[in-house]
Amino acid sequence: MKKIEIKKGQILQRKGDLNSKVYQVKSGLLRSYSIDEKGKEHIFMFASEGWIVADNVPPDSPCELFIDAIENSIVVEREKDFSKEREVQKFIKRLGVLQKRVIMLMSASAIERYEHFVDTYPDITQRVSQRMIASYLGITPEALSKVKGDRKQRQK
Amino acid sequence: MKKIEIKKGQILQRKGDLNSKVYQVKSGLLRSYSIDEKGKEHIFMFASEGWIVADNVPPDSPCELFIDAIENSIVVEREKDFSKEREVQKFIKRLGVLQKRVIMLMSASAIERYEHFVDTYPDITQRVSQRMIASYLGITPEALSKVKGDRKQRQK
DNA sequence: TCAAAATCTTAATCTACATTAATGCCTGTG
DNA sequence: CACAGGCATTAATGTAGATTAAGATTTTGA
Repeated sequence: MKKIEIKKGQILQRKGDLNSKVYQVKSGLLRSYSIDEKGKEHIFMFASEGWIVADNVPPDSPCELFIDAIENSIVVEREKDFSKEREVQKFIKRLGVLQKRVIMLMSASAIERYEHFVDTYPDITQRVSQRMIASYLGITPEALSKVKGDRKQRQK
Repeated sequence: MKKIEIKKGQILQRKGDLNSKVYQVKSGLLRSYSIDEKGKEHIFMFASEGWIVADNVPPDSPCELFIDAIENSIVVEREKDFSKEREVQKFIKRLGVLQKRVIMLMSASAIERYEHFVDTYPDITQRVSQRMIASYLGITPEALSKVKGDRKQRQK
């Protein structure tokens, strides 16, 4: 259980690595993401203070995701370990978040997904680029720009 | 830990219920799904022999999903319990499946998602209607029909 | 501090998938 | 048996969001 300092832009994990660790964020902001065959990045999740970032695969399987720092950050590294009640609680919470994400992706439009994101993670909305929000929502930055315009119209 | 028989079409859990149980499938086939504001069903997952179906929310929160039987089935009902190693293993596996699903939904086309489904769950592909496969993939039955046609063309 | 690179926005065009509708096929039920 | 309701397929038309392109603004780094 050691403390690690990660500079903005530094990569903590690559797809294909063997990595049995989870990272608890003490300060800063990280992201996990995949890169598809066309070279496009898709942000899987953000992790700010208090959250855990990790690949959700068994400890002995190769990783599916990349993890890097969006801001200079400090994380605590631990082994994946489900024997402790506290750890398990966090994983249940993560499962709930993922379930909601799948339902969102299947049933909601880009506008609805954006509004849900802003409502649920107002802090993160302020700290990341439009480009990254779009990547998390599964749309292009151009489409997100349009969504925001339409949204302002609606509010009047 | 009791054994329950569920007839085809019978509902085991409704959205909004309080349900601290998980169901291990002994025989048959079940599904969990959500219904959006427009009344459209979205299949979240299928569960055949050996799998577990449950809502991935904390034991004391209201459910997000419906669960019902696609075939006459027998399940074993248990409390959500993460103190046992075996249970925890299943949950890690589920987390991995969900992670892959999110990445799929964000980065793959309807054709790619269909091929992945057929490759990964060939047994289930045989046992459910096209309508349900489409619902799982997040597309309409009409679009699925087209995808399959295009696919046959490509193979020639 | 200044040039190069990355980000954001707007607009035109394109495309994958949705919607609507029509037809034939099963399947269950009075 | 008959026929009513659900399922699958095909085809036409519609639309959300992708792609491409161009310009304005910010960030980066030598």
